[in-house]
Amino acid sequence: MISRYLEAIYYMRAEGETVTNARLAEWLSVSRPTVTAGLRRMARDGLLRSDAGRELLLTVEGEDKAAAIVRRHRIMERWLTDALGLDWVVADEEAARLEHAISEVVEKRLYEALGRPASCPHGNPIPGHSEAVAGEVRLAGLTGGAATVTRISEVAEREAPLLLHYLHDRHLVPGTRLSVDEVDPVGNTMRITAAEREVTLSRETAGKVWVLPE
Amino acid sequence: MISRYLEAIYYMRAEGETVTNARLAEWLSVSRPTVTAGLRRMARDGLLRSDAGRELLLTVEGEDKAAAIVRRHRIMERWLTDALGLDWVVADEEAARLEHAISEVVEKRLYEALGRPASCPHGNPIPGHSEAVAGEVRLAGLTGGAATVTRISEVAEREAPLLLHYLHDRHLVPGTRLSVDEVDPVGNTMRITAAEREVTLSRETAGKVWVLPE
DNA sequence: GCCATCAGTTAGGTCACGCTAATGGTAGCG
DNA sequence: CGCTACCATTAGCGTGACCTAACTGATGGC
Repeated sequence: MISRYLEAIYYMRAEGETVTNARLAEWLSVSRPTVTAGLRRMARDGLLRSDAGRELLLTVEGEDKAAAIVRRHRIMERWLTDALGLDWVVADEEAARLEHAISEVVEKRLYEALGRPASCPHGNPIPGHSEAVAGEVRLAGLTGGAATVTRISEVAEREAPLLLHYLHDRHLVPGTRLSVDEVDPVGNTMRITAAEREVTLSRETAGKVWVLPE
Repeated sequence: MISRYLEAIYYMRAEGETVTNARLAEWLSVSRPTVTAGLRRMARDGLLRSDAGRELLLTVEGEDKAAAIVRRHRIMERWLTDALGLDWVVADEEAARLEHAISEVVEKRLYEALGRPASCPHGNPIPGHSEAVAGEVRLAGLTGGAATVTRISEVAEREAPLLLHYLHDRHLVPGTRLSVDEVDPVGNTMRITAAEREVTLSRETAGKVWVLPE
């Protein structure tokens, strides 16, 4: 499905990554030739800007479609957690399927029924409705002090369950206050305290957690 | 998708029709060779009983899968109408897409959250949870007297929006009381009064409406 | 008994979406 | 300069899901 590509491109751009064929293939766990073919279909359908060399850029229509999918994903996640009581990890997986099945009407009604939520359960803003918290930075960038978790980055489908499970276990969820106790620049780890528990995070993982410093 | 075939077979059997390749092709608005190929895949996957001549019969696994899809369709419809306020026609269309995207967990949670509904908005029972009203008959079979609408038959996707729209306009929804005023065996129509309005129905349409006579 | 109708299958084609193996390009580095 | 590394694409293949055209077999009517 072409919408999988749109979604991935949206996420990668939101993470500040340069989107190329190879990166996209990695993100989607698919071979590069498969991506080449998919992109050709997208270009044919007017979703991809053909200018710009390697970098993949969406047309306005492409942007809109991508934002719609992400919006549906996040609204759906909210519903799955808030109304049905599913956990973080499962909600993400379920939403990945549901996002392609819901229409604009259902999306709108559901958004209203949920009371116009400001973010998905991972703290990510809902495109077209809300924006990222101003001043937030990656936890990996901090060297000390206190901060509050604002959101968790989107990662490739393949990696999401592990990351979300890991962070959930350690209470690293939006709203949690934490303090950075020690940074180890050699081992590329950091020691933090969150919800009265000491946790050691790799630099990589800490790069996925966004916080608002105090 | 093979689940479309399962769903159609389930509906056709529920209507008492003999399910054959040609009937299925008609129901799904697809060519007969396409159905042949689809059925071969279903047989390969152990969903179809290969005994019995023309008639298509599902294996136990096939029955279970078919019932699961129908169950999800009907629960989803309930949610779309009761929680999101969509109408009959739209809910049916949306549910047709959503039924393939929801898992067992979501289905169960949603069913509970909705308060274990007894039927879909068209009055059809939810497989595994409820059964058709005892004593109900097709409206087309009545020759006079009063009755209460219990449910509307499932029809091919292509026909559903028209039929549902038509019946909704005429207040022929589950719960409505009606009286059969006159039967015209030549023109194959019947005149009834429902919700204080006189309506003339073709025999064909009246065959899709199930009622409980008084 | 023959013919038309209907049913199911075969043959052959299209498109989306995946794969591997191999080819051609660019770009950095010693 | 040349090599390596990485990147994108081509070529060639498989599967699912659809199509039309044409063949075959059963069945019912006259």
